Amino acid sequence: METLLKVLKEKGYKITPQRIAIYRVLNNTKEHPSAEIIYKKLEKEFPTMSLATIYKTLEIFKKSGLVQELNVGENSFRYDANVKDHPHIICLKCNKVDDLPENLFTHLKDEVGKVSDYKVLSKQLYFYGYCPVCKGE
Amino acid sequence: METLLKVLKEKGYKITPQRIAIYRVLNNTKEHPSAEIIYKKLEKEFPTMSLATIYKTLEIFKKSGLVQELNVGENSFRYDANVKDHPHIICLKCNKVDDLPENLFTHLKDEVGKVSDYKVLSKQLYFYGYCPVCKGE
DNA sequence: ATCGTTGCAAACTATTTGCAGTGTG
DNA sequence: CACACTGCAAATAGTTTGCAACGAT
Repeated sequence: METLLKVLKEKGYKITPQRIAIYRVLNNTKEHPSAEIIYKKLEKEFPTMSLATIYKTLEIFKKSGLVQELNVGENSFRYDANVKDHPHIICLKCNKVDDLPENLFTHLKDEVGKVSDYKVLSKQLYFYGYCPVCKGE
Repeated sequence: METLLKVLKEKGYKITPQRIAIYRVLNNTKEHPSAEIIYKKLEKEFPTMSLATIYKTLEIFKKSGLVQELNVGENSFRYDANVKDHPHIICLKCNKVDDLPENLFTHLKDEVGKVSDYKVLSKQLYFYGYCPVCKGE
């Protein structure tokens, strides 16, 4: 949370209650929420806040490296306050998005750099399947 | 292309010139086009075909395992007639989407199955960087 | 006091749906 | 010749934009 304040100040963005609240939601959940879900979580606390504010804030957070944007295959983005390059796993039934440990995959970026002529900067690894709850059903 | 005819017949879908053309576009390109791009490529040949037809057709192709849908991070899907689980690399400047060889990553699905309690069915691996043309600029 | 930020409404984009007419099997 | 498919137009969903009022520094 100190990170948020520091980074916003550094980049010349103002610190507002809405931005703090949005960051808090992202930081206190493992759910990888969409803009809509963040909006719903905050509507009691900020009844007048609009979705546009969420989107504008997430845009700033992205540019500042405070969150990363995930594309799990729905037609909406999800957001993660953990900005480290780590893989995700998505349940095809309940659409839950979980983290996977990073360490198994740290070497991949370099390997890709070796086999392609691209300059590789980042990666997004998504695995799809059934989560422990759904696989039993 | 025989694949297309066979699969459509098997699943009880009708064979129409539009479906053949859409599959042909996907099969003859390495570009991983979006619905919009397929539409543009076919508008001279099929001036009356609508985007809705493209979407409906891609939906059928997806369900039949004839194409896979990619989510490279733009706000639109891209489609690939190569339905094998293979990784992609995306240029952050020109948005080109290239294939990467599959072999480097074949073991990952099993490894994920070992470290998580999910039943892993498929994966999408996206690497981001600059392509050979753009990295020089 | 200034200038970035908010909140509303409207615009926009990708995709989906309803339905009447059409054409494949 | 039935029923799935097409094409159009309208609906929907996620996201973005314009702008006047607001509020942090």
